[in-house]
Amino acid sequence: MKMSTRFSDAIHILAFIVIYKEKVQLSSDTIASSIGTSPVVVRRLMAQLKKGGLLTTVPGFADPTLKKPAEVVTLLDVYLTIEGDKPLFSVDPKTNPACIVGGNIQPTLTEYYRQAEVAAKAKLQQTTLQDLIDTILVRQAEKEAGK
Amino acid sequence: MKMSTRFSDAIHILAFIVIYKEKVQLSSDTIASSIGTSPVVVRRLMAQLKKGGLLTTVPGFADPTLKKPAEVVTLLDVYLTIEGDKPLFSVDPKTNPACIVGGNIQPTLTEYYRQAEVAAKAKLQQTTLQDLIDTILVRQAEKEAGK
DNA sequence: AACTCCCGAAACTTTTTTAGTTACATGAAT
DNA sequence: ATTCATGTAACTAAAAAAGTTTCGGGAGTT
Repeated sequence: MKMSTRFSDAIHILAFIVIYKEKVQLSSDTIASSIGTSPVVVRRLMAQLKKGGLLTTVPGFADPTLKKPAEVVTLLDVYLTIEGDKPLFSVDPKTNPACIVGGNIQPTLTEYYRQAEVAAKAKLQQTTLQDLIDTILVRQAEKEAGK
Repeated sequence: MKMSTRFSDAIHILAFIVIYKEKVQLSSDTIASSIGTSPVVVRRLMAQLKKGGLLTTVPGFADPTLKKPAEVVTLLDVYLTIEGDKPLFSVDPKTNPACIVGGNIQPTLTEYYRQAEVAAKAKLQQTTLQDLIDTILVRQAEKEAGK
């Protein structure tokens, strides 16, 4: 299947909420227009972000807010909330256990893959939502200055 | 779609060739039995590994060999050969350019994602095929000792 | 109380990617 | 010439993600 864009869409939602706070109505319809997707997809992600402790929402009232300051929320927080323990690399789970390679490669590769994933996640943890928002606003200012 | 196991299967193939060199006939049928897949899948991966400079094969003769010593081939080498520039994280490519967030998030996230990918790849580069083979053989020895 | 707008969830469909299968061309060894 | 093998193409099946339709129920407004 296609590679999931849920992680990037969830970041988009959070950044949108911070940037447009009190500027536009933060309904799933509005956010969906920015992402270019269906409002139901946005509501699914919002429900996950809420369940993961990153967002506060109220049914019937379009006023989602971050539960923690953007300076505290990291990209890793979002990743873990949306993707959970889904690995970045997939070990073939059906190898032949009667073979020396087939019987030992799964736990072996799983460990090496885990180390690579830890490295990637450590890097995601160094970036906050505020960092991303700052960069977006700088890029936008550059666009407006370049006109 | 399901997460690809090509990367792990390709590593399996290379490890199998080193471990079983001159011990069994290294045909795609044999290797496929260890992986638990179809010989055609193995031949596709072998063709890619050959094209990527990691394997030497000859049509009509089952005698694949590593082009470089296992101590020199890294997991990153295999990843790049099999997955090429396929990213670990996917940025939604269809965001609304007329919006501040939708119009700037793609290049912004792409850069942060790239940094995380570099970290993961650096870790993959620290592991050689020989490291993996050593670990597999140690695990197998432990299994045999534990019987 | 009724209405409108909204979140959240369920069920179904569509799309995309990966793996599996079948088949064939061609090379190497016998 | 035959057998065994790699490599490739074309097609099918399976799995996952996104999109769509629908509905329940909450919050605010009238």
